Amino acid sequence: MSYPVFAVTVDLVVLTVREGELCVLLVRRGIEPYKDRWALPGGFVLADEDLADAARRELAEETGLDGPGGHLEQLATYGTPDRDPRGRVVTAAYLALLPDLPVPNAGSDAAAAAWRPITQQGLAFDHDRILADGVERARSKLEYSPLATAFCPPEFTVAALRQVYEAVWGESIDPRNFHRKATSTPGFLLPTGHSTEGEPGRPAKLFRRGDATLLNPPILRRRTGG
Amino acid sequence: MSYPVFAVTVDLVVLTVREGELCVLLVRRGIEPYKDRWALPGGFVLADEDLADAARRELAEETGLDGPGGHLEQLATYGTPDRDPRGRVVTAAYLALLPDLPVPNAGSDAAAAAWRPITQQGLAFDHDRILADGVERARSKLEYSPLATAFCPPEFTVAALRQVYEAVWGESIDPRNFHRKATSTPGFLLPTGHSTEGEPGRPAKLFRRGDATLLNPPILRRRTGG
DNA sequence: GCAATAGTGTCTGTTAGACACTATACC
DNA sequence: GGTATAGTGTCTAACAGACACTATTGC
Repeated sequence: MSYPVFAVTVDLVVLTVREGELCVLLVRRGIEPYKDRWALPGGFVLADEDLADAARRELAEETGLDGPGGHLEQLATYGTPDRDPRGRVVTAAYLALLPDLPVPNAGSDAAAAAWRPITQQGLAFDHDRILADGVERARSKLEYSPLATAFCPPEFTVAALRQVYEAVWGESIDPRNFHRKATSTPGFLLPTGHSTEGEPGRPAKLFRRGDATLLNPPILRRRTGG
Repeated sequence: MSYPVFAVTVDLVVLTVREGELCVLLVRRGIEPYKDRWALPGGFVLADEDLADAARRELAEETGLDGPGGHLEQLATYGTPDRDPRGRVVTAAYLALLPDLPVPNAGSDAAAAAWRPITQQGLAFDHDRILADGVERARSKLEYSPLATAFCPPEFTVAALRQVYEAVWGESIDPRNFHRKATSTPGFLLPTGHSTEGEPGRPAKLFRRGDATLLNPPILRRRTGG
């Protein structure tokens, strides 16, 4: 039996929160097509490689590590016939959430890599659309999963966690109500017994992520109608 | 530049509610591999075809129509290297929700097609996993979207809609509370002015789906913890 | 009338959000 | 002391769920 042949790539929407702003990891392309344009990091899937493994490999190549506190999940797959001028390329997009990292390294076929605000437009290929889908996925998943902790270092304060929610959702949250909600949701946060030092104001207790995979009750954002 | 070549398929998780039970459309494979085994309907993506178009085409081939009241969305993509003995095949799975249809037609490479309870096991390839993912997606989407109406004919009663929720979630729902909730959620249901006739009991008003894309407030299922 | 289903009203416990208040650090 | 941030208590409005009650059909 005969059938058409495709190339398969993975592209990564790597998000982090830097200085209260949701940012995405972009690379400036060093080769055609779309040379010198910003793009999502990614690359071809190898001949005997699982899709998730390819995503993890690309993530490690671009950032140095999958790191503790990180999260990686499949986002969606894009396969419009003309999406890549080199031929028929289907890409499986993955969403990664990471704590704020020092500086990303340039990959092999990327001239430079940088954190950019998620409002960045004009990316290569159909990456504007993929980025928008990734941001929307992240926003909705914060409600029902403990994934906000993936943006935080291993130990973090309730205030730091709240600032993640505020950055991702782009809205302010009452600190007192958030504190009560976050600490009373079973399995969300584990006390470490440690506290911050040297910061202004009363020291804050430090927490680790709990073992819950689904928040119950959820942390709801203000509904925008529908 | 050289890179590995892949075949790309689409597979469909087509769900409907029949006699109060959530069912999936399966085909009995007429060719190798997995000859005579039940499988999800699907097939190869054509050389110049979009993934979503391929899914719509396969759905039309298997059921006769995408039909009014139906819904089709991308589910996930599966690409483990050894998932297909014919070679490196990546499949984009789509989830379709349809009203109860008469009888599905056998496709070209399928010896027979039938509705089976979603508890069916032992499917070809990795289709057990894909089916489970599709059912889980459908269950969670009923809460926040008006997709339950995709299982109903163009005009339906509140009781019929409730039976969809009960079948998909596998739990019973208080009819009186559900009625108040469904009819008071903005944009969910549009009154038609018609009523049922010839049924036992008081006639029920008929509704169409509204134009809401997100239910606010949502229709929540009983939380199972996490 | 009786049986059956549609649809409404009411009560109760829980929760989200507003916000006053207390606690504990640095200066 | 003053300022800043952490964390708790309390009130209120909205909502989910339980369930009594009324409405409208076929028999």
